[in-house]
Amino acid sequence: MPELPEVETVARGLQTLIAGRRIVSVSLGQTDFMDNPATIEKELPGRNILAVERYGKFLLIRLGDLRCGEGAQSAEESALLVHLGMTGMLLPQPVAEPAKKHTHVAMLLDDGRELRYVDARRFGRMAYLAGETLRKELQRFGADPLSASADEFAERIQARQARIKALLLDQSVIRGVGNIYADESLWKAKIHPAQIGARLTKEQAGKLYHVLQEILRRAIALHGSSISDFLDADGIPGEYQRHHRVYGREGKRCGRCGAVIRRAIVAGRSSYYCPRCQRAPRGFGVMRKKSKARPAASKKRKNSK
DNA sequence: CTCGATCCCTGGACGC
DNA sequence: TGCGTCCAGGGATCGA
Repeated sequence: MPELPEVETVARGLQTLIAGRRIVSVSLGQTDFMDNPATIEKELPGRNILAVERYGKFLLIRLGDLRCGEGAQSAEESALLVHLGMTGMLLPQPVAEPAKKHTHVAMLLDDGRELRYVDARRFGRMAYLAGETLRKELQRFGADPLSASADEFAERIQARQARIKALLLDQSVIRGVGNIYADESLWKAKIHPAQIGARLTKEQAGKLYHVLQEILRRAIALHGSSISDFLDADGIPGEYQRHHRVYGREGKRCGRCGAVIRRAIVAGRSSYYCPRCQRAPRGFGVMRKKSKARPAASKKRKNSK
């Protein structure tokens, strides 16, 4: 699942592979994950790709003005915003190469390659935005964990009564962190995912800020984590999954204290943590209950059919 | 403000 | 081998 390190990896790859190219034409397949498919079809042809950047978990493909003859740049910024969701991939390939299944967008470039968006689940998002609309959209998101200051990070966390796990995943608080890196950083900082943001001490917030940056930087250096089938722009898998200390390791032992790693739902997401290193906040154990309490477990009728 | 539930979607894991 | 079922998970949205 592409989170900040994976998206950064893709952005860097695309920056070297497609920046400077011109989009000749666009053809769309399924469009239900796009804000404005008609606008994308209309606006992209003829545009130059100025740069590919990462913004939180989004790829920001900055586009040049259509009529770029003289210095008559129309001054209005425009970009194609792409969220890879769970399974999205953006790959520049020779047109001659057969398109994979679930290819929903194909942008023909001026060098004969095609920039293809492939996404089986279509949990991603694509939108063409310009000017004020683009500015407003980017404003909705919180601070980038790699460029925010320690104080800004701590303030954003400590101002909230929500659980720290929910805050890390909330893109309007911190942009770019997903389930993997939230769990890994909380483990390293020895903070339980259910802890309330406002209850973190100054030291804990500072520690979390520090380890989060450290983990994200290390993951970027290793081209991210290849969990499902994430591949970078060159089609190469990342290596960071080998360094996961808790994510996906339920039942295995904590590499720090030897306790058995657990999984619990926190903030609606699977959360992996060490019950010994990461002390649960008061009340958390009670609400989760060891087991009994509800024997038959009249389990909500989750199936509907 | 915060929470859980629900929906979106498909592939992969698992049970029989 | 081939079904059926469950689950994963980011984000939007809605009601509690």
